Amino acid sequence: MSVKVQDVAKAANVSVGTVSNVLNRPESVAPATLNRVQAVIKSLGFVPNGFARQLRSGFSRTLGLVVPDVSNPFFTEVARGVEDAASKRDYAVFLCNSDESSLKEDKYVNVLIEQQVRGVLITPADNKSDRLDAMRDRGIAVVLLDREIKGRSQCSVSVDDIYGGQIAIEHLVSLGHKRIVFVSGPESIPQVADRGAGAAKAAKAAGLKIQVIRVPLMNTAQGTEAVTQILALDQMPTAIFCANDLLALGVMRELRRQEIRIPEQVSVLGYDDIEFAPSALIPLSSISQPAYQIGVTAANLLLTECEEGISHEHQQIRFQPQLIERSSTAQFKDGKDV
Amino acid sequence: MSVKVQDVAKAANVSVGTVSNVLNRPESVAPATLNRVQAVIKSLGFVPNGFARQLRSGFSRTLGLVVPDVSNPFFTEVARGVEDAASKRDYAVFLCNSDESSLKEDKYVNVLIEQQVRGVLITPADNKSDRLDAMRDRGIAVVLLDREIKGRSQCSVSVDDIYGGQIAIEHLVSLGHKRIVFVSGPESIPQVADRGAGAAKAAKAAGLKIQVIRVPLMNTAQGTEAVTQILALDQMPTAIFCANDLLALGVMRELRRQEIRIPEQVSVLGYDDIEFAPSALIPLSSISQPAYQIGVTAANLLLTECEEGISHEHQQIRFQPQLIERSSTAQFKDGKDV
DNA sequence: GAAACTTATTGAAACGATTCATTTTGTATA
DNA sequence: TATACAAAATGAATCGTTTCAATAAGTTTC
Repeated sequence: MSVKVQDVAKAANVSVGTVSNVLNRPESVAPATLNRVQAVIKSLGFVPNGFARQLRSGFSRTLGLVVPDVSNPFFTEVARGVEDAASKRDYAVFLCNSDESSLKEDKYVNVLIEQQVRGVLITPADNKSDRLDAMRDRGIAVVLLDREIKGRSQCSVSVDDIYGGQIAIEHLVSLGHKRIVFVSGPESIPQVADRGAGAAKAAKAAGLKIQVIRVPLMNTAQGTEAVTQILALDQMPTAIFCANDLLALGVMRELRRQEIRIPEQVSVLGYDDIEFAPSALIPLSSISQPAYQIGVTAANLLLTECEEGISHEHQQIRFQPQLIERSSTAQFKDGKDV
Repeated sequence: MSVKVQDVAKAANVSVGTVSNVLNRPESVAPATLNRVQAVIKSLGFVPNGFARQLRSGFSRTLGLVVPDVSNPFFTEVARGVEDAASKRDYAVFLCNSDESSLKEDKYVNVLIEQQVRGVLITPADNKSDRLDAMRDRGIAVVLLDREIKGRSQCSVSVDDIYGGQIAIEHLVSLGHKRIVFVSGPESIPQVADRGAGAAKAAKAAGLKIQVIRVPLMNTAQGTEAVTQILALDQMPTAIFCANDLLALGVMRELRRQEIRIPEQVSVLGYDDIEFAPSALIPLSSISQPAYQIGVTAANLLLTECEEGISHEHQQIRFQPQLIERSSTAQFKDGKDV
C-alpha cells in the first residue's frame, strides 16, 4: 500500500527509531543522518499515518465544537472564531449541531470521544453534567461556550446575559415605554432565563412589569407566531424585546404584514446583533455580543488547558453585552400619530 | 485510562473477538450474548477508540466538507443536510471554511488528508484540480458541491445556475421591466458567471441588455456598496437582480436609506432563497435552490462512492432552481406613483 | 590508555482495536 | 448413540507508529 517508516528506514539504512526521531525530535539526530533520512522521506513521498501516530501518542490535533443551532448566524460567527484560532495552532475542528437536543448532543459527544478529540467546546443543551464528566474522565478538556454551570469547576466563556436583559429594558424604559412584552424561548435554556431575569430586574427598578410570551423554538417562524399571541393581549404593547434576533426578525415580519409600523407604533429590540440585524429593512436595534471574539477566546482557553494538563487552573471569562441602537426602537409617542 | 474492549470482554465473560463482533457484526452473535455484551458496554460507558479501529481496518468514518463561506445561510443549510445524511450512516463531518481562498483551501485539504477522511465534499475556490487529484491519489473519494468542472470525470451535485439566471430575468421582464441591473460577484466564481450568462441570455431573448455591477465579495456590505454605483448610473434601473441574497439584502438596506421604495420604484430579486429572505421586512423574491437536499444528496453520493470503491460510476446530479415570488418584485408602473 | 561521560542509534514492546483461522458448542440426521 | 454440520465464540496476529531502555560510538579527563 503506501510507504511507511519501515520502508524509509530500510532505504536510509537506519532503524525505525531513528526515522521516528527525525520526525519528532530532529535535534537529537546527527546532522548527516538527519539530512539523509529527510531526503529519503521526500523522495519516497512518505506521509506518516496519523492513526498509528495518534494511537501510540494518545493525542490528536482535533477539537470538537458542539453548538445548539448552526443556522443561527450568532453561532456561525462563534464557529468562525473557533476555527481561526484553532487553525492557527494547527488544530482541526469537528463542528456538530445539537439542535438543542440532549439526544443529538449525546450522540455527538460519543463521536467526539471516538475520534479522540483533544478538547471540546460545547454549549450544553441542559444542565446535566454527566456528558461533560464522561469526556473529562477520558482526559478530554472541556470549555463551556456561552453557558456556565454553577458549582462546577470548569473553564467557560460566556456573556453576562442578566446584564444584557437589563440594558435592553433600560433602553426601552429610557425611550418612555411602559407596556413591554418579552418574547422568550424555553426557560430551560440558561441564556434565555438570564435575559428574562435581567429584564425583570430592570423592569422592577422602573416600577414596571413585563409580560412574557414564551415560544418553544427561537427561530423566525416562532417570531411570527409570537405576534399572533401579542395581538390577542388585552392591550397592545408599545415595545417588544425578543430573546434573540431570529425571533425579532420574525416578529417584525409579522407586524409589518399586519400593517403595524415599526418603530412608530411598536419598538422592537433583538438580542445577538447578528449580521442580518443591520440589513433588515428596518435596521434592528439589538444587544450585541462579541461572537467572533467569544469563539477565539474559548478556543485559546481550550488549547491552553490541553497543553497545560494537570496544572491547569480553570478560568471563567465573561464578556459584557452592549446595546446597539438602530431604527427599530424609538421614543414612545403617546399614540398621536397612529 | 479509559475502558477498552479487553475490559468489556472480561466484564461480560466473553472474548475480545466477540465484543468486536457485537460492535461490527451483531448478526453473527447469539442474541443472549449480544444483549449481555451490549449491557456491559453501556454500563461501563465504553466507546471504541477510533484510531485503533481505523488503523486496523484502514478506513475512518469521517468526511470533510469544505465550503466557501460558513456565514452564508445557504451553505449552513447545505451543511445541515450533509451532516444529517452522514450521521445517519454513522459518519462524522469536519466542516471547513475556505473563504473562497485557494490558500485556505489548500491548508484544509492537507488537514483532511492527514485526518485520513474517507471522503470530501468540496466547493472548490478555483478550477484547478491538483488538490482534487492529490486526494484522489490517496484513495479519498471526492464529490463536488454546487460546482462542476467540465471535462473531469467526477461525482458532483450542482444546480443549473444558467437556468436560474434565465428565469430571474424572465420574471422581471414579465413584470414589464426594461432597465435591469445585475449585481454580480467575481467572475471567477462559476456560479456567479453562470447566473450572469443565463441572465444575459434571457435579456437577449427579450431584446434587452442588462447592465452589470461587479463587487469583489458577496456579502451584505458589498450590497450597499453596489447601490452607490447604481445611483451613479445615467439612468436609475427599475429592477435589480442580485447574484445572491446577501447582496440583495444589502442592496435593499441601502435603497431604503436613500428613501427609494421597494418595489414601487425598484424591484429587487435575490438568489438562494436563504432563511432570512422571507423575513426581510420587504420579503425578498428570490431564486430558490434546495440547499438541504443538495447536502443530503451529495453526502449520500459520496458515501456510496466510498463503499462501492473501484467499481463506482461517477454521477452528475443537477437540481433545477425555482422562482419564489414575494413582495420585493412587482409590476413596473411607468413612474406615475413615484 | 583506562575510566567516565556524552551523544547517536537501535529494536522490541506498546497503543487498542479488528480479523480470521481454529475450536467449541449445539442441533439435526441416520 | 454416533456422525455430520452449522452456529457461536475464541485468541493470537496484525495495523504503523512512538517510546524508551539498552547499546554503540565518540569525546573528555586524569
